[in-house]
Amino acid sequence: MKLSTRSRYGLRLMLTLGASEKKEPVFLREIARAEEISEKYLSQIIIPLKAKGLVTTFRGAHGGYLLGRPASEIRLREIIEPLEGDLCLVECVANSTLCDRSTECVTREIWKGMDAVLAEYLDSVTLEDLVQKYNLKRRNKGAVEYSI
Amino acid sequence: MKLSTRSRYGLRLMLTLGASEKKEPVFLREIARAEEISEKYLSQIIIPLKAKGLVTTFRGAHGGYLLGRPASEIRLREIIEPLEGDLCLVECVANSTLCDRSTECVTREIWKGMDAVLAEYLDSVTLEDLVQKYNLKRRNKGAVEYSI
DNA sequence: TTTATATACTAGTAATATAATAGAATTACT
DNA sequence: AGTAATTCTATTATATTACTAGTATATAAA
Repeated sequence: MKLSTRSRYGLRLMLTLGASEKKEPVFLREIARAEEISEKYLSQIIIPLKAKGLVTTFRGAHGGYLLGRPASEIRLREIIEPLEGDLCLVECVANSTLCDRSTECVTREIWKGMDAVLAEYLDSVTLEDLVQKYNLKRRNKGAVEYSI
Repeated sequence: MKLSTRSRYGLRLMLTLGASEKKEPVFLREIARAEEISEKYLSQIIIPLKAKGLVTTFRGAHGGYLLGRPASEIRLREIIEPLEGDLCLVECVANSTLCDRSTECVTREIWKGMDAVLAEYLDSVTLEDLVQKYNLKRRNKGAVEYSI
């Protein structure tokens, strides 16, 4: 029950886009270098994010990526869900026809409960929340480096 | 990010033990038949549960398994955690030395948060809660079958 | 003390999913 | 045209999962 690298890299990718002050599109190469992730792999990961409208893309020379809408209007659930396929820990929760026992199964209610608390948590955090924490940490780190 | 069959089968195994009124040990074969799960596979799955003291075992003829302590004193987290290895969605949460960025990483705080809400939820449900729901459903099902 | 029957232990394996990599195609600015 | 970026389509290596098989060990009863 591990989160895939797609989700992990994908959130870092979105954080980088969100933290970028520029209004100019950001190259995937820059993100890849900053986050030490394969550019090719990131180019795969960004596809579902684009499909969901979370990023806007510009092709060709001087292309790149921008956030599709303000970070304050993007909830982490929207990022993780498409990257993970869905936010469903057990298949039968999303598709009850997979198992004869679904209607009477009480363990299924537990899997449902787990899905629910995860979804609720990821809905409660926006990308902007994350960007703010990120900027705060960077500022503090800088301060420490210059002190003494 | 799927829950393993080990966890799913393991919880059903524990539920079956909990729902058993008998004070006599239950054979794995019976559980396997009732739940339509390979007996051999169940015999693997039950090992960590035994190690945690959640089940008591009796070897030899007329052997079998019993709950190690009352169902009311077993929280689902205690069952799922050893079966899943741990309840950690991203490795770096449990072991911060895996990544240089751990201390400054803000996405890590999200993975921590996800782990936390899951653990909290599974801590809030006891095996007895599950057994009661199970018995209730069985009773209602019987009632429906006899009605009309 | 033998036999039957259960759990316990140790390996091995097939199938699936994950995490990439590779290269050609497309788009668009200069 | 040329360059630099994204996009699309395959392929592949690795790891994990979900088992299966076989042997060893324990114990109750005949």
